[in-house]
Amino acid sequence: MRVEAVRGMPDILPEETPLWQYVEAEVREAFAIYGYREIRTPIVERAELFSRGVGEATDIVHKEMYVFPDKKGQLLALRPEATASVVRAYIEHGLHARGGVAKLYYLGPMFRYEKPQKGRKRQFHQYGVEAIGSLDPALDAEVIDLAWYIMERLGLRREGLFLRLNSIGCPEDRPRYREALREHFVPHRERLCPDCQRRLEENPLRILDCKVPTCQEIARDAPRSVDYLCEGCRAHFRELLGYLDALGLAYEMDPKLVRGLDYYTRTVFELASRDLGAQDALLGGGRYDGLVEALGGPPTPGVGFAGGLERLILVLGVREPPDKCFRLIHGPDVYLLPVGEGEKIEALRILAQLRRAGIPSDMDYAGRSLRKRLQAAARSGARCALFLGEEELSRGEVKARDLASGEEEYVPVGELVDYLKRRG
RNA sequence: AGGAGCGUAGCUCAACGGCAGAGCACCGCGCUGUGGACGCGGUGGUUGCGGGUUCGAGUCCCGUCGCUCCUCCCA
Repeated sequence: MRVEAVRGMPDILPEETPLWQYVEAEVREAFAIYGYREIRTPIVERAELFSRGVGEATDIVHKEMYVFPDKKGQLLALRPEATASVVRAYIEHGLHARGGVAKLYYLGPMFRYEKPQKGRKRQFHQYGVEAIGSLDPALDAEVIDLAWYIMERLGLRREGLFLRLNSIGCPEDRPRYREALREHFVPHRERLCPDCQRRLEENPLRILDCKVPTCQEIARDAPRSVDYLCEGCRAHFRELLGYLDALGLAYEMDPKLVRGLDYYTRTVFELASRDLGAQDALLGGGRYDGLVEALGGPPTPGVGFAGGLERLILVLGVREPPDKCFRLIHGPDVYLLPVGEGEKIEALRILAQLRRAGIPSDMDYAGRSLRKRLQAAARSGARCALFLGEEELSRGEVKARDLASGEEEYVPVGELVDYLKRRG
């Protein structure tokens, strides 16, 4: 039996890669304009980075992480997300010692062991930013503004999107809020789903984003985290809202938004599409003021977001790919047609010469008939076909055919580059 | 993880339990060296895989793998 791709790890074929390259280029440019620089961290990390960073109790680490021992028995993991890796690198290379805020971005594959479905694969791709080293709510605003800017660049209408926003406070607020939630849910314990009965002990915050109707109903009038913020967190959130207003960025307060990762503090948000169904989140993020310290670095606040490329492309896919896409598809401009075997050497020589002059050119290697090759040349979108026949080559010429008009003329081999560039 | 549907040629899909087919694509010829049209011809299949029922299975049954969708979770 033939070997096939691993479940949930799809190939991205040449027909699709231009769209990917386009989206990636737009995202990179947006990041650069906002002053973020790329960091590339390994796809494999020690498993403990994620259990400590993301949280042992989270779904991502608990049941979705690819974990395996290497030959020395060290437990490694394919990264399920990148924030923990970026923070690890930040600490490991002393980026905090360089002063200011480290503004970093990344783009690459992540892995989660889940049942694959539309817009969610086991290997998927995320783009994201991390701004590490400042508690300023203006930085939260910048990160959210950047998220919106990316969508604008890609031509997504603002009306089709909305920002879900919440503040879940700091570790000092958490126990009080957690207790309040527990008090709210305990009387209803019997009616909660089994998952939520467990969450009630482990992390009652997670009950809030449970989708089971009964749980939702019970959660509807649950205490809101914003009512349990300390003065510092309250001020931070208030300032952020002021900045968002100033930037003209709309948001919807969502007291049930708690996010699935343990490291979040204060600001949490999701940018979601109104055109998508159940999986409507295009990107999500927030503040993680305790993460750097939890991973062994100096106490350092941070804020960031991550988005899924597949899902972005899905939302984009309903329209025609933009022109910028086609710039990345490099069909040949010039197609060489050696008439017989004897002209092959000269064809190869000319090809190499044209290519070194920066003229995209190609010829057929499939051994097809001349008619078929000319057909393929026309279909490839090339502007010009070059016939290399015994007769004209003996005069040091080739016959150039304009594939649009059908006009033909003889061109000395030595003048080919100039001729083609002039017509270019 | 649970539920539903679907796996036949590269692609889209036919075939009552009875000879595995069509369109598109691909290749060749018409045209020994010139176009996407047209005509003629051709290549292409372990019917996802493994069992079972049957004189006979693409079709029915069981298992398995994969895909799609839903639930859950999220990106």
